[in-house]
Amino acid sequence: MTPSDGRGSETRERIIEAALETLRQDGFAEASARAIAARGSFNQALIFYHFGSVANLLFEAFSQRSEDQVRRYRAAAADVATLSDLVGIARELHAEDTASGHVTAVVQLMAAAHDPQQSRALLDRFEEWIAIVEDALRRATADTPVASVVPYRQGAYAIAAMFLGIELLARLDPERSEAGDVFDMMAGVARLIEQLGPLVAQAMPQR
Amino acid sequence: MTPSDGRGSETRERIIEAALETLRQDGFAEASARAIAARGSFNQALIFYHFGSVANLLFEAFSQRSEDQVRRYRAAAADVATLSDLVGIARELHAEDTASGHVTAVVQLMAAAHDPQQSRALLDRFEEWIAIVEDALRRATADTPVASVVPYRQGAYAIAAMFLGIELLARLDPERSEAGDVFDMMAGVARLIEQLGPLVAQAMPQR
DNA sequence: GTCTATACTTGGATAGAC
DNA sequence: GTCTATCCAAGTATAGAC
Repeated sequence: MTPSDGRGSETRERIIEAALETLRQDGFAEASARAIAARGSFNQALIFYHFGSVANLLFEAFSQRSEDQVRRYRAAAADVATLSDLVGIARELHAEDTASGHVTAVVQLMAAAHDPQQSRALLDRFEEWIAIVEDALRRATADTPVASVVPYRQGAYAIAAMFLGIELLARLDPERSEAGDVFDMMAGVARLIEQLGPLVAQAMPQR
Repeated sequence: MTPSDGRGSETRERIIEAALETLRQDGFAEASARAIAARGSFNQALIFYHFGSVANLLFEAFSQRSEDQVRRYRAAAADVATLSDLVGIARELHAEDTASGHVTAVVQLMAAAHDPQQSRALLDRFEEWIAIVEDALRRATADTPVASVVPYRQGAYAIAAMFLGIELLARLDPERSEAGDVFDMMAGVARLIEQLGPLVAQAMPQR
């Protein structure tokens, strides 16, 4: 489609980088071709040459990074054995995002989406994230009573949604974000479930 | 500040209504003075006469509605006695939002905020929501083991964040939203905690 | 208080030189 | 493949008639 489909083009990469940075720092509303070009110190016209439109650029930028991250987190999730591990990954992902702003960018794109086609594309991508959480959740609760109570799919959906909400709030005022405290709390709950598991399991049949 | 600070002005109300409706249906990116005016079938210039700027209008619209809703939900939350009640309220709020789109509008404003002052104002408003959840949570778990394990503040923050995330996702494709299933799941968990409570409480001291 | 008309600004996008 | 210049559309905002 694009003139330089040699993928790894030097400039393409620079443009994508600037686009994500703009999305993260200034938000979607401010992510104009001119603003992005200014941030990356390149010519505004390059965006249209390489990506056709700003909307296209933003989506491609997200799409490419998502692919990378999905690969990485799928690997990390494969090592999850306990609920504590799962919370640990979430905490790590959030910490990374504070620096890279990738999830923040996703939230921006989701909130700004208006054409149904793009909305669906975003949801399809997000589906991969949910699947990773679901997979980790399944493995983490294999031998706990949670397994028979919380449907994995919905549990994963809820966790993923919560993560989006946290990133949404964190961008408003990083200083005031309580993400760290929330992860601490969840870590505590995870530990408790792990410890109480056997006991509850014993009690469950009476239910 | 505004010319007609008689608050209840007929037109002001019409403008606010149209603004929220536009925010809900088309999202922030499309909520221009022209679009809002078209939706409400009034003159575009009225927005500037009554509110000074589009940004101002959107914030005032949100602010006014938030006040109403906070009042209503604070009352509803006062009647919460169990976790199941809490889930019920959440489900109800979500159902209402599917029609009114108020929370959706909040998410749009949050995502689009860029000036620190407005961000802080939004967070301050959101603080009230968290407080309501926290209050309900405290009452709902008074005599369950959860009380001694989940810090109320963080629990409420997490729940509120999840709610925002769900609304964010629901707007992308209402058909595909799994909000209903999530509430079902939470209802199940709530029931379980209520039933298992005494047992776990017995076990807890051994921890 | 509301409408028409319009000035001004910003952003998307393209043409054409290099 | 990159830059300059420019066109055009859309949006904010104001002036002034009614």
